[in-house]
Amino acid sequence: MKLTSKGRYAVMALVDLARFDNINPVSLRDISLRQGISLDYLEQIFSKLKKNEIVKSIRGTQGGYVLNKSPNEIKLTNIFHAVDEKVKTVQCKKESKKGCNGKATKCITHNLWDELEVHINTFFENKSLKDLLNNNKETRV
Amino acid sequence: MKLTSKGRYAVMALVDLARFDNINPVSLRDISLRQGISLDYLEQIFSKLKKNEIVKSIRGTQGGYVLNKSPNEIKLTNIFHAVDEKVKTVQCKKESKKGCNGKATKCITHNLWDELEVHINTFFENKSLKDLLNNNKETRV
DNA sequence: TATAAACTTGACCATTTTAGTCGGGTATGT
DNA sequence: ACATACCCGACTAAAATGGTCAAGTTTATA
Repeated sequence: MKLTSKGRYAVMALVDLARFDNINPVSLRDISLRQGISLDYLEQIFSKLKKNEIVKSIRGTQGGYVLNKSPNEIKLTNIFHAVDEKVKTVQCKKESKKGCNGKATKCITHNLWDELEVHINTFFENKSLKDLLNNNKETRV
Repeated sequence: MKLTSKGRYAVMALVDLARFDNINPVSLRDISLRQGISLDYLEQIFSKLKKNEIVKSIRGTQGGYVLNKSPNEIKLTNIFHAVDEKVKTVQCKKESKKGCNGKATKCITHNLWDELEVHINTFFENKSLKDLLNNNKETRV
């Protein structure tokens, strides 16, 4: 079980954006430099964040991205969903003759994964960008 | 973020084993047939479960595997650990000049992943094989 | 209005992980 | 003896991951 970099990068970039987004848009180039994330990769990530209306873009010189909602409205679950980072609990093959759906012994562990999914998603639903901002201010190095 | 099949299979196989393990050992062949998991793959998994003293093996005809502990002593965290299914929260590169360790803006998200890891591990530490057995007997939703 | 900064889009790719398979063993009950 | 079952290491196809690259379009500003 693992968390991928894409999700981590998305969160890092948005925290960065939230901190510097006062009036002016923040360019991906700046975020790239500050966070050490490849610019090209950031572009992919922000394309998805934009589609999911988490950020807005301003094109042209002096352009960049701004948050589309206030930090406390942006839950981590929204971010992960946007970049296709989802909690996959390895579903049983739907049409398989054996294992989950075909047999008497079907899917001993189904309930378990469902429970876990809820557990994790609850965690992410209760965390917003704002929480991370605060957290980061306090533990600033 | 995802859970791999290996962890799921390990849990499924152990639940199966626990249900049929009264006096006689249970062969992987039987588990393979009942659960629809490849025999060869099961062997890999059980090799690890044995190394971690979760099961014992009996060789020869009529051989098979038996639990090495009672079901309520076997926590899911033990199982996952045994088959190398660990919660990886994508550590920041230790020696990177940028990102986590080199810069002032270091690792905005570190605390988050630590928190999540604890959260998930707690879940797995509080679940034992016995819980799954009961759950399955009652066919509860 | 020329230019450069910045977003936009889509294709491409190397590496790693996953989920197995395969082929040979060795031990042991009957 | 022999079938059943565990044991073990090497191999591999396919998918996911974490990017890169190329070729745009838009727009502020000098």
